[in-house]
Amino acid sequence: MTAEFSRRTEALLNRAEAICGHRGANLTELRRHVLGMILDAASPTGAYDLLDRLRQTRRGAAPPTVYRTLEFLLEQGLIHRVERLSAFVGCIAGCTADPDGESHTHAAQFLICRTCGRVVEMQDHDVSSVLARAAKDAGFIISTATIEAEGLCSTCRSVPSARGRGNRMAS
Amino acid sequence: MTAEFSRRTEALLNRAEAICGHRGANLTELRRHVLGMILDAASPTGAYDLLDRLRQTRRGAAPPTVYRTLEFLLEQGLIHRVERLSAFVGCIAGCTADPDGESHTHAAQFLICRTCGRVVEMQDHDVSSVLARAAKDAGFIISTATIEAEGLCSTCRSVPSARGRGNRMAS
DNA sequence: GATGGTATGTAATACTATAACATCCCTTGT
DNA sequence: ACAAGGGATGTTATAGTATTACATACCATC
Repeated sequence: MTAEFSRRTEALLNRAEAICGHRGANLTELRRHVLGMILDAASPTGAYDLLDRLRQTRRGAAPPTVYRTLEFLLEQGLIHRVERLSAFVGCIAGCTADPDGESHTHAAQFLICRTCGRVVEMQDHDVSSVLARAAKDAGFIISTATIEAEGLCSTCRSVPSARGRGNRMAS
Repeated sequence: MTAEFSRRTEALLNRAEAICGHRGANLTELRRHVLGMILDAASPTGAYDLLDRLRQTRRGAAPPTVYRTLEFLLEQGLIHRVERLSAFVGCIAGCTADPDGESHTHAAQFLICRTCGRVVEMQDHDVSSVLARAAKDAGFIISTATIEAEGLCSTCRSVPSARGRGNRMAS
């Protein structure tokens, strides 16, 4: 039994499945299910949240079930890990990439709202290149970079009375 | 009995103690000891590493002992947490700051070498400001940012036969 | 129907971090 | 002296995140 996700999520899942197919990777039902839960969530989702929900339909689910699945999705560039939250978010760019392209991790930056807990993903080339440049000046060649900012999103700025759907970090 | 650290570390500790004094903060022997271990290490140090070493001279040490101490040192800007490693490094800028200045966290960027595990701290203003600008364009006001890059340091680049003192991430 | 590879199941454990409450010790006002 | 208050640390227990190691299932294909 396949879980039901929003129409948008289902569309992304189909896209991701096609991408994996072109790469020879196998987006199994389990992987599709986990990716769907992540894409469908308003905020980053923790591994054990995913596990709890997985168990509702999958009796034998255990931590390795989830972590192996997350590893696959990370490798395929379909999700990102948000270090500061130990949680995972979908990567729209990864889920809508050129099917002929390589699987790869995208250089992304995350903006985490302290009030509503939502996370916005940027893929700002200037940020990446300025960092790469500064690192190079220090004799360092970057492979991957984690860039995560915490602060206040535009919505929460205009609505000071914080409502907290998905809130993970109210003060 | 105060642990013995390198001359450089002792100098930084004295500086840090003076800074705390000016702020009305109390760099106790425990805090000084933990800060010394962190400053003395070649690579970021985990909380439980610190705990194990603390126990050699401090019978009742337990996780809260370490985490409370780390919290204090973070608040004083004397150390940083490296998210990708769940580990802690000293902040030279924080340990040599103007004693009259406020305690504050510095906007720092970390370069983590995959081969030797060492971490270099940058405080590159361009990186911070380009990120702040990009975030602002997305309607987001940044409070703090985590910027951590993984790659290859200049030393390990010139010595391909990786020696791994303090290595936490050999491939 | 044997072989090999990918994917998943299962049990146990390691690693990281916090909660909650008790105690100690010092300062300061009386 | 001593009570009151606050900061620092001790102590026990538990929560939260992640990995190891080994077993099994499934599928392709020769």
